[in-house]
Amino acid sequence: MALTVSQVARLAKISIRALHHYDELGLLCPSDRSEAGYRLYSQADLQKLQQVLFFKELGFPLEDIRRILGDPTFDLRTALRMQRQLLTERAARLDALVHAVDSALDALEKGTHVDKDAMFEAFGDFDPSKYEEEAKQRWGNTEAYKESARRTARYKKEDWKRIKEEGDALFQALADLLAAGTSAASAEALDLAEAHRRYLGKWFYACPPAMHRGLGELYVADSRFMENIDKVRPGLSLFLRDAFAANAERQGAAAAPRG
Amino acid sequence: MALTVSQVARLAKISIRALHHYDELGLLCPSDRSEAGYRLYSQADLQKLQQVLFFKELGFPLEDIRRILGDPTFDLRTALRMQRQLLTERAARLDALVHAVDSALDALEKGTHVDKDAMFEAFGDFDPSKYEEEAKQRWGNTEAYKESARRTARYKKEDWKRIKEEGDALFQALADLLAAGTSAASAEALDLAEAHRRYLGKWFYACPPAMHRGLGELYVADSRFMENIDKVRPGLSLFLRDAFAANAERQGAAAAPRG
DNA sequence: GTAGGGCCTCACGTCGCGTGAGGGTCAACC
DNA sequence: GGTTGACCCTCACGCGACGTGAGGCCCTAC
Repeated sequence: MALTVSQVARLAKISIRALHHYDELGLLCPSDRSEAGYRLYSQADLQKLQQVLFFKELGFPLEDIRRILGDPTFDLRTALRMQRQLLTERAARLDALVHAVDSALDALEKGTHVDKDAMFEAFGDFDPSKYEEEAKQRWGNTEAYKESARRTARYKKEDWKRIKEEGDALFQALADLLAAGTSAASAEALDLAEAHRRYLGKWFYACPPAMHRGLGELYVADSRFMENIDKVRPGLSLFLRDAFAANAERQGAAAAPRG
Repeated sequence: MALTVSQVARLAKISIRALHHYDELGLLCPSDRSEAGYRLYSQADLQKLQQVLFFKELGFPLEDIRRILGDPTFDLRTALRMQRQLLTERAARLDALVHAVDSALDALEKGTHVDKDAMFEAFGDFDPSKYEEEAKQRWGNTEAYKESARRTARYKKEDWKRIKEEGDALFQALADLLAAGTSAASAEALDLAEAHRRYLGKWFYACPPAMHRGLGELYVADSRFMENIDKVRPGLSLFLRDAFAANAERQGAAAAPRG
């Protein structure tokens, strides 16, 4: 049942060169070779390849994948959570970009003869440099991410449980405010929002106020977030969004970057 | 008012090396140099940098950006439309990945002690190789994209108008079917769906049936698409989704890849 | 005059492969 | 049994968008 490179490549729809590359890196070495030196992949190799491709789809670098699949003590859960966070953030960013493109197209539709300079002046609501300013903070700071990854990778089940409880407690406290009819702009709500922001920064990675505001928007924009949060108390996601935004305002954050 | 590299870098939140790089490529050469050879950026340079960063955010390669900003006859509209398409597709892919991560996390939550092998067996609905199979067709075929880019880059206003009219006519014909109460699974609807698929392939890039089905899903999932389409006739986006899906079925497409 | 920060130009490193070059292997057909 | 053509191997360089020094000039301030 051993498969050759081309067969595996066809199955997985990747290039032969990629398989060679994975072999070189020690990421996926075929478990056998023919007498002529041909790579022969077993079923187990195929399974491992699936795992490799899965993590690759998620954006992990190959070297990390090698460690993930090699180290049995790797904290998969934390890694996946962080990856999920990154993915949703990337999705939000893409969304903003699509809006920006729409604005550009609208501008083109309106002006019959639009030159590029004029077009870019119409981009009042999408100033790339302004966007970039916190985009780097928000998505690009891989150093902070790596730092956080190093930290959280050391957390074990016990730690994670504590972290989760801390987060749940914050959500519960905010839900209680909502239940009591307290405004999302009240001092208590803002303090809890700020506590939540610091909580994220403490256990995951730096979350500046503008990003926290964006997170709140995500809570209501993404139905999966919203449903999960509203399980704690109906309407909590909206309450969180408003509280996070108000707190960001209080912390003197710049306007959220949206195209 | 001339700014040095470090000042520009701070403003735009990019690296000094990046500015050097843009200079080397002829993408953004500072309009002046000090006597000592220091790069001095004018306000106009900053504006151009904004344009560069904008297109960079949209994922254009630097060489293309140089051409875009240099060639006054460049078809900006077509480029933006294609980029929009790419962005929404990337967004859909990210969405699928987030679902996949959620599945992984769910699996982890349920089994108290899940080892990696077992986890990946639980990924019945997200078979990376199966996903990859058409992912390559769907997103990865940059050669086809480039080919299409080469073609469409030559279209001028006249051509584009014709292309738009052709697309509008197809949508209108489908809207008429909807108005007449014809089923989305009817032969007429399927034929029009197929015509639309070929239309996309003809003017933009290869759109296999499974991708077309995905596009239909996008039409209802993305509110901007949906609203625009429903402007032609309320409910048209849903009708299109069903017609595209039925046509994909008829064309013998594999199930749409969703995590 | 010297310490420090900022600037310059090479020029090599990175990541995930693509893309040959140059050559051995294997099954099939003449 | 010789040849064809598909398949496989190992180098090894190329790409794109920079990162990261190295080695050295410039400029202000103490």
